[in-house]
Order: sequence, then structure tokens, then C-alpha cells
Amino acid sequence: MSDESVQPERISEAEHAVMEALWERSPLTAQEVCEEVCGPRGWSLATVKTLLSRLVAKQAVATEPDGKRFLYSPKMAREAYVGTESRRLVDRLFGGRAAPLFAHLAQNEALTEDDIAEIEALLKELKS
Amino acid sequence: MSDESVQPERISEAEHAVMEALWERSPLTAQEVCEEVCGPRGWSLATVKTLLSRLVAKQAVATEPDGKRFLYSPKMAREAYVGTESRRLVDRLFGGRAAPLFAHLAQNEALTEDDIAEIEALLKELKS
DNA sequence: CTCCATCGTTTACAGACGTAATCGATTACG
DNA sequence: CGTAATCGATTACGTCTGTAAACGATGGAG
Repeated sequence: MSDESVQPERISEAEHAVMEALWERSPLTAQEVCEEVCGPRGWSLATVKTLLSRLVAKQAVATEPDGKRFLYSPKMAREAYVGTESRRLVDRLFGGRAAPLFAHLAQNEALTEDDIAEIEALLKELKS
Repeated sequence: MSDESVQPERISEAEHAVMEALWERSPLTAQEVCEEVCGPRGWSLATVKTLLSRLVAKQAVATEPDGKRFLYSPKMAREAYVGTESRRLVDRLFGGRAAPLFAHLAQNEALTEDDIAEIEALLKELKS
């Protein structure tokens, strides 16, 4: 009945950086988010505030009042984000098939020894 | 010496659709590109022309005059595009490691039987 | 109670992107 | 030869993104 959960709006790259901070630890204040991301990205607190607002508008982040300020928490799960983004890429570049992506990564030395070992283990599990 | 080949400018999603047509077959006229993509994307010829111009400006497509019109060919290789796009995603979402991406695809049933078989074969090859 | 620091909100603005219409040149057809 | 079709180039314009400053409310310090 409620009009909730329309298809989720797309999260931009800058917004994603903020989400990562919140997925790492939450709830956080805008200040705290800034402490996590402003350094690496060279952002000001104002920028983080804008991104947080946009994420709230996009329903990807929830707020909870705490005195004068807000505490922000992720509302969209990281799994969901990572899932749709990966799928987008695989669809767009590899016709939806994962094997060509894997082949590509393999060909370009983009796979470390560890990657290969891990994937091998996963494969074994999948086949069981 | 020459100022050629600065780091290539990013190709947008709409532009990418045009590139795919050219990677498939080239050289093509704007008209022919439209025949390939206008239907599926619901675009007009004008849109394709704009995208082609932008791709030429971004040095991703080369032109060769043919009477009144141009023949367009890809200048950037598909391999290169796919490579940087894949890497971007893996870096952004999986800390640069391919294994977690693979794990994610596996967990979400995003791998078909065929994918698994192919990847297995590739793995065997890699280890040799 | 007063004032300053800090919040979230609003507004700003340039560049990229999606989508196209218009325009001046040219060529092919009649 | 004239004119209609077509071409690439130019211009358009709304939205999204990145990045932030300005502003009004409020809460804490003195």
C-alpha cells in the first residue's frame, strides 16, 4: 500500500564514497563521515553534507535525529549496490556473461595468485 | 614528440553504444550506425550524429572523408575500453581484487553452468 | 540570557550527458 | 541548371554530478 521502495535511484560515484564510509561504520554524523572521506578525496565538509542530502533524497541513507544534528545510516545494503553495479557492467560489456569478464581479467594479468586460488576454491564449492 | 594520446577521455554510456556498433563493423556512415542503434535505443539520427562528433572529439573514433560524408571507424580498441572499465569497477567495489567480484557473482546465481565450465577451463590453463 | 559554533537546508554554478533541432554547405537527381 | 535531400557542424536545453558557499535555526558555553 505504501508507495515505498520504488526502484532505487542510481548512486553516483562521489555518493558511493560516502556510502562506503557508512557501510564501514554507522550511524555517523556528517562530521564523522567527513573525517573518513574528506582527506582521501580532498573534499570539504560542505561537499559531504550535499552528498548526504542527496543520498537521503534517493532513499539510500536514513537519518535519525540526535539533538541538533543527524545520525546517518545506510538504508541500501552494500550487497544490493554491489550487485546492481556489477550486473550493469557485465551486461553492458560482456553480454551478461561472467565468463568473458573472467577471461578478460585473466588475460590482463589482473588476477593475482591469491585471486586464482580463491576462485578455484569457490569453484570447487559451487560444484559440490 | 607529438601531443597525441593524452590519457583517453572517458566514454559515456550512450557513446559506448555507438562504439559497439563500430567495433562490430567498420567503417560505417552515421546513417549506418543509426541503423544499428537507433532502433534498440529509441534514438534519432541527430542523436547518433552528436554522439559520433563527441567521440571524434574524444579521439575514440577516426573519420575518413567519402564524398560528402564521413566514414567512421573506432580508434580506441574495444580491449582497451573493456579493460579500463572493468578495472574501474573492480577497484571501486572490490578493492582491486577480482576474487571478491567472482565470489559475488557466484553467490548471486549470476554464473551459468557454462560460465562455470569456461572459467574452470581458463583456470586450468592459467596454472599451466 | 547572549553569542558563537555548528547543523541541516537552500542556492550556486560549471561541466558532462542525453537527446535533439537548426543551419549552411554540398551533392545527386531530375 | 536548379532544387530537394543529405551531410557535418553548431546551438539548445534539461538533468545529473561534483564541488561548494550562504543562510537561517539551534544548542552549548559563559
